[in-house]
Amino acid sequence: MPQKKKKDPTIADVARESGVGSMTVSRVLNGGKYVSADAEKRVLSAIQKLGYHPNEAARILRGQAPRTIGLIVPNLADPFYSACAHAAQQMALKHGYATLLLTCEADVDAEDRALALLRSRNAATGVLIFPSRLDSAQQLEEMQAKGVPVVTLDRTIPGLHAGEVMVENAEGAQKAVDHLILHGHRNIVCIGYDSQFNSIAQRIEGYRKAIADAGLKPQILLAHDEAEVPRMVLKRLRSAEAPSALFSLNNVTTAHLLHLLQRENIRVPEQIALVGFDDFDLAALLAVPLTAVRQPAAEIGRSGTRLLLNLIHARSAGTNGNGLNGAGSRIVLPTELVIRRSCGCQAPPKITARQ
Amino acid sequence: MPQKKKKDPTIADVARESGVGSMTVSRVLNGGKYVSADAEKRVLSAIQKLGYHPNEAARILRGQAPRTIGLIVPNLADPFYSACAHAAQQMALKHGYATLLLTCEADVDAEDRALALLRSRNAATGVLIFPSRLDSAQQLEEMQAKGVPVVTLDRTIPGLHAGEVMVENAEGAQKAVDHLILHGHRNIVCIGYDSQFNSIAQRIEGYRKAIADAGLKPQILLAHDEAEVPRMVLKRLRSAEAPSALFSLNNVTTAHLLHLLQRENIRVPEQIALVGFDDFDLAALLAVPLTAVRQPAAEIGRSGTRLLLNLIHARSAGTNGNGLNGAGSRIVLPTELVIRRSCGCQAPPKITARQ
DNA sequence: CTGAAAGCGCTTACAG
DNA sequence: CTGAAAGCGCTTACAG
Repeated sequence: MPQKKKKDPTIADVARESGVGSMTVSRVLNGGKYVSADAEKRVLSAIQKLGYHPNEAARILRGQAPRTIGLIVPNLADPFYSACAHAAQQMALKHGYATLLLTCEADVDAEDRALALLRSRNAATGVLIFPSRLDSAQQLEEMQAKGVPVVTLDRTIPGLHAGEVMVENAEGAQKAVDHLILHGHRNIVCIGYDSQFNSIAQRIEGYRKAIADAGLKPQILLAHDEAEVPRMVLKRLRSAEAPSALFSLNNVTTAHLLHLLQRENIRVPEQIALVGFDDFDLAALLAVPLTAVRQPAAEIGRSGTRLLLNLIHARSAGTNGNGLNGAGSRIVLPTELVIRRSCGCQAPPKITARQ
Repeated sequence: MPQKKKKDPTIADVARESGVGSMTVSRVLNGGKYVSADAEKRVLSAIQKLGYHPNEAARILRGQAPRTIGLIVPNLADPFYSACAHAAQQMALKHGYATLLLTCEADVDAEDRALALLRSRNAATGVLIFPSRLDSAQQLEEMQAKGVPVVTLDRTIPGLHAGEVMVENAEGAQKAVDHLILHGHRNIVCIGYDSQFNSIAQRIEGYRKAIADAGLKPQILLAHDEAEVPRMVLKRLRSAEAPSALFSLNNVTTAHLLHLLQRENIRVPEQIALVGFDDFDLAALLAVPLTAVRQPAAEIGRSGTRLLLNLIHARSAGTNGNGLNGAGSRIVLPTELVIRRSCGCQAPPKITARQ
């Protein structure tokens, strides 16, 4: 074995091997139109024989769009994000697109750096992002101006004219809170942590609406960050206005609440009822099966990729409907209240297991 | 606004702007050695002014290694994989490497296609993979032969001389089963689904050792796929040799068991004890807090990336220790038995919550 | 310390 | 239906 890596075969090698010009090889590679059946056959077998693969870098340099999308997600260890990311990636792959993954919850500037990396490399033909910072608007706009479509997932950036995949946040939250009200609760606090995401804002809106419709008083507890949630809630639980029910704004908050309530030996739903926004796999197996608003995580990822691919194709086809590079489509997915026991409902009848 | 995307500035533009040759610009870009302070300053400000970014495609075409690693994971929706992937990606990013993500649990050929894509694009300087098919050995070997280091995560491929990050599977499993034996169980079945992964084989080995040391009879239930697990276990539970304890080989199996036991109204640990390999976030909040073997998922990802980066640097530095391109380092991470209640232990004393 | 030349592997016009 | 030429943006020797 020679010690240095062998060079990959190039178009020229294939051309030589099959006795045609490199143009003919290129044509075979890109659709095979205007090539004689005979030439095509020889080229194909030469490609086979040599194990030729087109060199992406050269193609990109020549101006071809890299079949790669950028995917920016805050935290892949969060099951909601990972479910979205998985589905998005699979859908992209199905269409021949690779996915460049960047996570950015590490610190405030991480998202900025992630976008800068994507831009500097010209590595992505389109971007799928769960935006975490309003300041990203500028970079995203610049990318769009350069012809790289952007689709925001789960939330939007005000003023940014991009593709969007949202969920019926307000409706979902309202259903959840309505349900707690049906159970007779008058003192329901809504809990989350500071976030400028409009998805959270929409959930709060849904909570407000349900509360107002019932003539109750809204009580919203917003911590600065997730770590502060337990302390804040505990304080409220021990106060004079201790609530009889909790509505949690996302799965991270829900997990904190669950830990807190267990640690404090507070029984759910007897002492306090709980409904969370965002369902998860093990919810049914918890000490108290969790009633939760289910959002179609995988579908968010799939729809996002589909939308992005459409924008990419629209762009390359020159279909610039409006002034701003064809972005702006919006998809809103439904949510569903999954009733288990933490809300106070009885255990649903078990599926009869013994046949 | 003109309607077409403006072209990015090139090195030539920067050179013109700063009144030097493009070589000088290139030198400034790559370390700045052998450049007069004055020239450097002018180049830098021109770069600033023009918003210049080097074109990755051109660099790669010229033979530079793309600062990108490939990450192949079966299923990002599985919390174990997503925790590894997240950590791996963060570590890569910290070193200036982007991550090309490919998931491949969709079907048997998915891994093959993922590797083919990586190879055809020359997109990755190194590959991090949870190998799912023994047949991947060939493609991986070819990649290594071409100078792209490979690190396998969580399991290895026999005969493939690659970097490896493993976990103390046998030891962890043994600790788990020993613990069940300490609880007095004599009839412990080990459950999983068909898989050629040696990580699973090692866990089974640990189970066997513990069972043998106690003079018991090993009972191993291996389903063909995860969907078959519940049926298979249920059958055994209803048989004459119904076990008094279960040892689950991974988190997917554990989830199936948990669902099954709940559906069947079988109380844990009273009627049957359970210990699982692979811990997860909500394990403590389950109806029966799960006793589980914890593996350091994030650390697997981090170590894998670190190892891969080392191999990449060793390669580019030409440090070919042995014949086979410097691969072959192996890292083994410890596991830990986290005792909660499903094994039969009493609830650990609560942390006193009221100060 | 600096620059002109050549070439990485492909594709886009251009001519047959 | 086919090929020779030029060039995408960079870097690697080579000469100053």
